[in-house]
Amino acid sequence: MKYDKPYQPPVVTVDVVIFNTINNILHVLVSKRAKDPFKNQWSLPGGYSPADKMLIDSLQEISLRKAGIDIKKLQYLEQFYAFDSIDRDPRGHAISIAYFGCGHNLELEKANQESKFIPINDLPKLAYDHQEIIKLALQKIANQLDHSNISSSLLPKTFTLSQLQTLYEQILNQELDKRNFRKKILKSDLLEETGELKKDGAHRPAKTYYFKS
Amino acid sequence: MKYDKPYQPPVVTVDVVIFNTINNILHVLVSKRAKDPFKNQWSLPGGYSPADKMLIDSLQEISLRKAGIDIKKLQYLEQFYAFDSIDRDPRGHAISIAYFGCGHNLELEKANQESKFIPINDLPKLAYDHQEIIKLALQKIANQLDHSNISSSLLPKTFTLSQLQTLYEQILNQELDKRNFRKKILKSDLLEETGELKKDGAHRPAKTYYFKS
DNA sequence: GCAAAAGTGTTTGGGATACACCCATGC
DNA sequence: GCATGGGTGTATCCCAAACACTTTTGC
Repeated sequence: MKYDKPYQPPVVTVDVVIFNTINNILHVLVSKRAKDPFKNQWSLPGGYSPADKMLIDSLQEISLRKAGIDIKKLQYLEQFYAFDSIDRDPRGHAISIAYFGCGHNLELEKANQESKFIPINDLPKLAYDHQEIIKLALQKIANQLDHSNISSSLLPKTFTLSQLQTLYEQILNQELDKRNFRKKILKSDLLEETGELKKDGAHRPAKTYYFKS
Repeated sequence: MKYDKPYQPPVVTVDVVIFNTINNILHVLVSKRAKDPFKNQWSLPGGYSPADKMLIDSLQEISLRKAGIDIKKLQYLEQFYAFDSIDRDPRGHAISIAYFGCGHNLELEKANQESKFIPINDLPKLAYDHQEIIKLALQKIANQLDHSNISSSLLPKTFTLSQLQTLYEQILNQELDKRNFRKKILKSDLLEETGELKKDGAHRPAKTYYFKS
């Protein structure tokens, strides 16, 4: 090292994109910022990660405190990128390690108007570069859809093929052919029939399935 | 924030996996550590990233100073993961933001015995979790091979199809069928013939190609 | 002529796509 | 009976995989 002065580490923050399905609609958790910069604007839950903590533990504490969400209860959580643009925080350079998590029918610990789930197709302008972060998170999920069972984290334990297809369509942002979709999914051999039917209104009941393994 | 004391940021390091093809063999740049921990062991180039610098600028300075490599001259560079295990550095918790870069016939600015390129199939035990970092970097490249022209960064401007195939085989760590490989590559329409032939010993000369666009 | 790498086609199977109608239910 | 979403089959195309011999050169 050639530093004359003691090493001065950079500001490190963690941010998280929480995806949550409610009534088969994919939502993202956002929090209203209490302070400047971007006071009163919506943003992803996040905050500073201090020296004595692992990133994931900082994220746990921050997301619970600021947004009322317990990330330990998520069925899926993954770190996916470190955002580092010099101008992403108007206060000065800050590194943000971004995570995304997935769940179904998640609820906030203490309901408040400062945090809520918003449908991904109905998001307002967000603070910082958080719009970009969500976009990248969605891309990462889309890339994993066919090679993992990440979709199970966004569904109830048992579900119909239509529910699964609706989820795929939202993540991939395109409509899928029902017959082709069902053929592909059933051939992949990841699902098992429960034998139960789900009645859901004035139409034929649907078979329900669960993820094997 | 609920911190009573001023915010104390964590130690942040940057590490880089430099891939370099020499005589069609894929190499990785390693540096011998000058100090404990892991003194005299081989490791990836890397070091502390201070508050006043962007990660990429720290990396530039460190890799030039410690390993004699100028990452600005790389044809490709990508940040791919933040390693955060609590026990990855025996001195205490440190976050490492990992990058990988690609080049062809790269040379070190000042030749020294403390840094060198080693074939990926001939790597010694490395310090820290650097073996894992290289493994993940290779996976990331493999995932991009068919959806980007990242392979162009690991080849000379003009090259033969056999050179390209050898590169694929090393990255994917599997042998490929020559006819099927050539069909796939040529159909993808990314390459253009130069019209020149490359003579390379006691055998038939090979057509050479370059990447379009 | 012989060693060494370049170059070349066909067959087959499986997955992706396109496409339209009947079924079970609640009201 | 009608509106609503659940459920099903076939034909086509393209891509992936398997597979062996001829060509050109240096020595």
